Amino acid sequence: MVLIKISLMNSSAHSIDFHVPSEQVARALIGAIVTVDGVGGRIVETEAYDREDPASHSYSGPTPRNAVMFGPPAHAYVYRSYGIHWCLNFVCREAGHGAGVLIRAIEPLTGIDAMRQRRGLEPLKLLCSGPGRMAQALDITHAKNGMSLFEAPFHIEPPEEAYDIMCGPRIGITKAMDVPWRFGLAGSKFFSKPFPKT
DNA sequence: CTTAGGATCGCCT
DNA sequence: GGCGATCCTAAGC
Repeated sequence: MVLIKISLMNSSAHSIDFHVPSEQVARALIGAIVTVDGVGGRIVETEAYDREDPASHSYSGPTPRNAVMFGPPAHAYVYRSYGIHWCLNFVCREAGHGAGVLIRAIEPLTGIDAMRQRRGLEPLKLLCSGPGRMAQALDITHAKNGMSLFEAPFHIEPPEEAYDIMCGPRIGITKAMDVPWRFGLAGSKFFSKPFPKT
């Protein structure tokens, strides 16, 4: 009986559905609160990547680096960027597909002291405004690659209101520039880069 | 304000 | 050998 109740309540009010295309998940995550060991904030910028997407790490099939992308959804795919930084993705769709959402920026809300300890003293605007900065502030490294987003140290709260969402071309890629799969919380001051005007 | 270069790892050609 | 889903610093306007 209890199980029936839970599955009825489950749909979207209490958790985000990762078993859908990455573009939908990227939109659904805008305004959600993500924390890692209690440190985190409101997601204000995401990008979607898919298997049939020349800009995606999964485009050419599984490798040791992108293996987690081909695993079950709602897990963390962490990769090293430019040999230096770490970047955090959420795996989408079904196991074996190879889709994900890159978390590009959050608005810091909790654990700001810990963030500053990891990143140094700098304006609040810059602490988590970019995938590499956010990963450093939240202590995301390869050690968290493959972890479930529904278990500690991760915690995700779905948005509690309907935010206006902007979209535009993804950042830092040279392929599939025409696909507008970058999403942002309209009016946020915490973007890694501004969105092009209409 | 904009631009240029360096750091440095995994995977592709 | 080359090129990124990046960021920081320094120099130029």
